[in-house]
Amino acid sequence: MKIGQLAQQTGTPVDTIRYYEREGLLPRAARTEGNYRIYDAVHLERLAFIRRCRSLDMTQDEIRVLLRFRDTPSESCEDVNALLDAHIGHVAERIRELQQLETQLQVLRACCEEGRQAAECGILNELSHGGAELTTPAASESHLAATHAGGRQHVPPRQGGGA
Amino acid sequence: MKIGQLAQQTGTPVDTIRYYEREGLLPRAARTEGNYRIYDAVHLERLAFIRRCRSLDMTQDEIRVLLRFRDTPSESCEDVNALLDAHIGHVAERIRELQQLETQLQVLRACCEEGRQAAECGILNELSHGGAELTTPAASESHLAATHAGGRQHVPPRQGGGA
DNA sequence: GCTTGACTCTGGAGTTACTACAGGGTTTCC
DNA sequence: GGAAACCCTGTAGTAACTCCAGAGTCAAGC
Ligand SMILES: [Zn+2]
Ligand SMILES: [Zn+2]
Ligand SMILES: [Zn+2]
Ligand SMILES: [Zn+2]
Repeated sequence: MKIGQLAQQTGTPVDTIRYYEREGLLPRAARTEGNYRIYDAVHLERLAFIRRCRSLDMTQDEIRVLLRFRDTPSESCEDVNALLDAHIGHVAERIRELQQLETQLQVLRACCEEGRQAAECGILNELSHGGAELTTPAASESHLAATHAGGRQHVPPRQGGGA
Repeated sequence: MKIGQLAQQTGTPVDTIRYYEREGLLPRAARTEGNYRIYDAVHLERLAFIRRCRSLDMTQDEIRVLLRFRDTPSESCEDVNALLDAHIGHVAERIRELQQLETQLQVLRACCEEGRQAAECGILNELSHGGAELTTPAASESHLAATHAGGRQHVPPRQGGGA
């Protein structure tokens, strides 16, 4: 199959598939005479695997490790289990951080109710004279990201699994 | 004061201060004869404000809005309050997403206990044959970021607030 | 006067996991 | 044989920094 079909079947943008190939997550695809990439079931499985991992918010490096184990079925999977534990830790820690953040934000929000003049806005005032102690901005111990996502939306174009 | 002192007093890396200037969050600083930036209390206040906002995980754009209100004290602060509500929404939504994620990960984790051979690892198997339905990777409705932070650690070098 | 060292300057590249082009070539179908 | 739909490469942009090289400035010491 060609790249567009693979994209459809896995709900992955075409650009992303080519990107994974560049990054080495997918092997280089064979080409047709006209230089089109061709894929088979093996590629599809592998890409599906990658996408499931990404939907669990793993990094490429984490995925790379899992792929290595998938490729060497005779090794012990201890490290797989450990990796997953670590990743669960990443998520759990980020949740804790965000919950603290939410509390702080709610406290701050309670400083102003109605539309006052900005000069008297409890929120602006609180942000101005250090209520918080000027710490490093929300730095995770374990590589966990900030709150906002840059425009990384994609909205898959209706995924024809069984329709 | 020079940039290093400002950095110390606010717990901000020097590079970040210069970066904020480039981005227009801080006004261009005056210069000495030797072309060094000089700052006064006004700059310090403004930077502290920015850092408090960042420690609440606001985006530069969100901060820009707050700064505009800070600079025009006669306007109504309704939009400030609304912005904060929206931002609390961002955080709350990301928390919900991550909690779902954590649940999924724990289910997955339960598929394998001891170190089996990778071929029989319940986790790898589950990731291989679609347990999850191959959706778009953890895409937030409202611009909320992924779980891991790229090397954006900084470890402030001992902050001499009152010591 | 000169050196050492701490500090500062500019500009540019790297980070994550993509996304979005521009400017072409290929296939397919009528 | 011509247009639509698909595919190719390569480059640049995203958020909020971080790190570096190569150079200039300043205070102190000898
Ligand atoms: Zn992780
Ligand atoms: Zn207010
Ligand atoms: Zn927000
Ligand atoms: Zn296992």
